[in-house]
Amino acid sequence: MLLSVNSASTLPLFEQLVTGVRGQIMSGELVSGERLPAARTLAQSLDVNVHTVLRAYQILRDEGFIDLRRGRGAIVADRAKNYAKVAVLVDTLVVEAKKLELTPNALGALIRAAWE
Amino acid sequence: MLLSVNSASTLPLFEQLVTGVRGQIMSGELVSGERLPAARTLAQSLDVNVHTVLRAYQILRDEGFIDLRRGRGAIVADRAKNYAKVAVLVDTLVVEAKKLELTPNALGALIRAAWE
DNA sequence: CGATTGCTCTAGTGCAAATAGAACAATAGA
DNA sequence: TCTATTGTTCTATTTGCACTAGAGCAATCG
Repeated sequence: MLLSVNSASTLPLFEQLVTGVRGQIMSGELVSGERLPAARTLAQSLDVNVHTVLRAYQILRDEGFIDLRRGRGAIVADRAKNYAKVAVLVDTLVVEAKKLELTPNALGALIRAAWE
Repeated sequence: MLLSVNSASTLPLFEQLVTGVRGQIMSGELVSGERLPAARTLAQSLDVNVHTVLRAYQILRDEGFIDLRRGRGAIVADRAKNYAKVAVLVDTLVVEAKKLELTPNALGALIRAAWE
């Protein structure tokens, strides 16, 4: 479990944690059943507040990536998803968006608009 | 020029304006050379502050969608882009993301990660 | 010149994000 | 059962951003 946060970044700390863990799950570095560090432990080793870690964990639970229960901890859920297809689509979309000189924000707005 | 803002929305007002204008330009409703209402005028008709409109206009300029200069106003730029391809990609990506039960946020994070 | 339009500066208000400490409650394991 | 572990809840403070507001400045156009 290699994780890091950058307090100088404009991205919120909890968001960095979510992105990091989610990425590792989607890429297969973290597998179903594996247990994440306890919130207090991770908080201490990353030098952030416990609430920040817990917030990240709770978001990951809401997104279905982990099982989170008190006394037990955070365990990577079994989603059995294949993310390869969406990863390819993301890559090609980013390429096209760059050709059109769109910003990441603009692309995000397009996706939100297409979500409904 | 049909624009509206919803002050009850969680999205910032300036963001709503940016998304609205950008969408109309990308869809062809607003064409190159066309002039947007003066900031003071639009602010009054939407009942928002002038600064809010100006902020939106400045973002649209940064993204290359409009020409914005004092004394002249805001004029739709000539990007001569064809957004059809990216629109299709966005749609198919959203479909796949939904199949995987990803959230819009998670998808946004993936795109940001793929941007570099 | 005079009107229009965006730009800059300063300032204040309200709200949500982020951080933080402390006590509580479920779970696991000895 | 007892105890340590772990997430949960509550309260509080700080920080940053969105939004509003007013005033004056600077470029442009007719």
